[in-house]
Amino acid sequence: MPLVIYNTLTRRKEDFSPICSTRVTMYVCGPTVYNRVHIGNARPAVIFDVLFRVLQTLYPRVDYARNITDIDDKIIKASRELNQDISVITERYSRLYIQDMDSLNNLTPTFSPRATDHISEMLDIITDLVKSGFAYFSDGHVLFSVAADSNYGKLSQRLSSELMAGARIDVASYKQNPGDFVLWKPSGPADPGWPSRWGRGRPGWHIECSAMVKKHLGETIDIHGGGQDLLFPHHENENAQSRCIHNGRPLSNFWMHNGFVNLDGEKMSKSLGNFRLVGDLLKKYPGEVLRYAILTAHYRFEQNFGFSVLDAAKNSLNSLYGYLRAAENIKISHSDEVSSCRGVDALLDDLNTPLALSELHRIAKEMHTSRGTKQKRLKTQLMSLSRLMGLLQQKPEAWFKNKIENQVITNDQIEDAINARKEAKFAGDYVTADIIRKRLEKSGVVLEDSRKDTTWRRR
RNA sequence: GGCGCGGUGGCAGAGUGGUUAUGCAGCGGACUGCAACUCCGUUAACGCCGGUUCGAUUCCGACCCGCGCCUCCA
Repeated sequence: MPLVIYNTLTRRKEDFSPICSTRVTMYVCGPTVYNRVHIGNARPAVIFDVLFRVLQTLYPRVDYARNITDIDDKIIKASRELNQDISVITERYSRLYIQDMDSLNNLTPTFSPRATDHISEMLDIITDLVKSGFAYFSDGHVLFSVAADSNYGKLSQRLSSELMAGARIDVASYKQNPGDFVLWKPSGPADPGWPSRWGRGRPGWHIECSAMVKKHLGETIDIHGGGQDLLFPHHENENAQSRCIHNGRPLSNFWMHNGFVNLDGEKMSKSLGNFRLVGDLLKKYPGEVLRYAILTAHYRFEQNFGFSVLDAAKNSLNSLYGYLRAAENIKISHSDEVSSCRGVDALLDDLNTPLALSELHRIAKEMHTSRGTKQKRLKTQLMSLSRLMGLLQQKPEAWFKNKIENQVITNDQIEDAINARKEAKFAGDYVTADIIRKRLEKSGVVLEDSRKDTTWRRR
């Protein structure tokens, strides 16, 4: 079964085929680093990580770039408010972002380019655009001229003539057309800035991606991804800039957009203030739970994200790891080969992760009730499918016993309590034994008695 | 005003023109000193109204409701 991807450009599912059969290029818009990221920022990172993993099984080389925007007016604002140098802020939050993404089991992208490392590349593009008449200089700004680009609006299906209707566009006096957007803007003496032929200034929002895509991946790439909210204006503008300096060749053949994460039925966003930070959630839940929860919904649609979703995700993982724990001594040979099965096919069908997850459960359950070669085969299948999704990759023992930040009781304390209970049980003192178990349960520890001994897990 | 998405059982969430996933939660039973784990069984849904059809949750049309983009935003 071929990989099928829903392409925003054509509003259809299409068979995926890369420009070069041996190398796939993918670029995903990362965060602006001025504070901690919320779970909505984590969604594209997880989704495209799954795609990255899937592509790696299909093609010999996959170049995946996920950028970090480290120059932006919001960062400048944060720098003023905190009275800290801008680089201190961007360094801190880049590091935390990468840390958060790592704890969600995301693989490290091939490239993690930063905007400020690409100023000269941006200026080159701007120079090109001005030279070829797609951009103009006005009152210290360099602006892209929407009217000069006949294909403008195609990606987001918006006619530039209709942009006026909402009357929500910043109609600045230096713009020839309200839809024109800034490529380069002047910086005050206190603002960060770089010298240019248009004076000391800094880049507009969209130009960085055009520059980084071109430098690391090429003129036209295979897949460009990001959140739904980036479709317009960000991706439309990126695409316009790149197309215009490349004789009409597109920035990307496939455009993918993930839906939002909602909280109480409303879009989670920093401007609304209704967000859950990944870092905060990680104090209560293992990263794998966040990842599982993200994968329970299809990426194109919006997803509700409350604690009940996380609790359910955790219980589901408990069940899967429980099966794996029971099958721990079944040896399987690790192989990168991924054979076709319903779960893999689900992923190949525009990343139907909810369906793939249901397969995980089906396989795990069947594995549990099988024996011999069948069981071995099913475990192999389970492990390779889950690896494609970045799940179930730790030892069951670690899953059940590793402490997360908010848990206080130590493994030693648990073991001691279990020993005490064992003595009580041996003496027939079930009252004491039950008190100990209840006390442990209050600390989030569940005991499981078997014939031989007592094992435990954190709830 | 323009463009777009969605409404499925208690919750989450796939999918399909007829046999109605899956997970979590619930319920009944087995196992257990009691539990937990596991096993067996089980309840329960397709916003509303028309149309097409032998048959629609699935296709078509209208309607209602919710959400998003058009300004920074994953």
